[in-house]
Amino acid sequence: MPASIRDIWTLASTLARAAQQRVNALLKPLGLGSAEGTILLHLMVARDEVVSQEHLVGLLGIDKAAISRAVDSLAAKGYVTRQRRADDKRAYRLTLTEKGLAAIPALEGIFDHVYMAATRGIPPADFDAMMGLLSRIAGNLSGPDADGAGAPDGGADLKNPAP
Amino acid sequence: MPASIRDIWTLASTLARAAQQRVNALLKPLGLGSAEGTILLHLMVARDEVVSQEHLVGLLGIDKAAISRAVDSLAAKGYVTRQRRADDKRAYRLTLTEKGLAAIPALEGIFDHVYMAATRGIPPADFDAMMGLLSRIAGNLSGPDADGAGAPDGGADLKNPAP
DNA sequence: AAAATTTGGTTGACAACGCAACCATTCGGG
DNA sequence: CCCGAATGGTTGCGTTGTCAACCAAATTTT
Repeated sequence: MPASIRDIWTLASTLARAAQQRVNALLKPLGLGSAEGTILLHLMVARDEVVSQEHLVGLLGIDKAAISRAVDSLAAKGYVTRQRRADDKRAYRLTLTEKGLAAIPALEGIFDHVYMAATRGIPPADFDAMMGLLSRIAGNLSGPDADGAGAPDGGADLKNPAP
Repeated sequence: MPASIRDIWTLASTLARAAQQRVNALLKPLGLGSAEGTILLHLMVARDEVVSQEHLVGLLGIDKAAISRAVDSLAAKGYVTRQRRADDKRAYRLTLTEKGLAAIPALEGIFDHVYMAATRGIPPADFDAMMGLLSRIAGNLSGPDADGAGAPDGGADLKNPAP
């Protein structure tokens, strides 16, 4: 019985949910949700750049509404600040607060821990190959609904389907 | 910059969401959600077996609460029936109705279509290898939180971590 | 320069899921 | 035989995410 869409799909969902739950459990003591943790981490990585919510939408691949609420919550908890930008008064500039910065090491620890647990017993090369395929499939699915056409050029282009 | 948990996680989430949206869009005309479609299909495959909701929990890897509600909706729409079982009056026996049976071919078409779209340009062998790794990772994540121990025996054992 | 469009964000309605608490039945010992 | 688990389901609540409608600032058209 060959693989079918339900298999990848169920698998991907299961994986995503399992990872999320794992991260969630570890993050709960900090009073953060998984989405919030991810955002903090991305803010950390992109430090010294001007990061807007729109930016995060592309990075995380989730709706701007969700981002808006997550950042809202994060701001309410004092992890980030939203400053209106001078050069574009619609947009915000998101910045980590002291508290946000202080939380980073713990966050990295948590995400790394889950990463280690996830990849236990898998050769890095295999893992990378898998990531390639995975992103390609994600690309195929995120892209246009085209049936007979398309030049599936090999993935990782999750946010920029076809200009 | 090597892969990190956020990468697989983001990727898996993106993939799962993309697939789900795709399936959802095609399923909407039938008045079904993606979870409901999946359940119908599983009921079809397991025809002539006695299927309980608990059964589906294992199969789909989602919470029994979610299953309960999905089956509820399915029953309300007339796709399945719930019969209390004689040998165990807590459990149900789920059965496809006429309407449910009639919907199956369309469902298969939809899932296959998305499957084709997803795997466009990917050699089956690569795909299978990827599935193996994926299920292994999912297994690692769903399994116990063990840190230094464990014999990660190579996946696909999503519902039966360690008796 | 006024009108139309695009872009960054917010809000509201809604769906899917997880967790926890809760029935009811069934099972396993004393 | 009865009491205490374990098991199958249901319900309430919280989180995350989508879609669509909306606002205000910015950009493009005419």
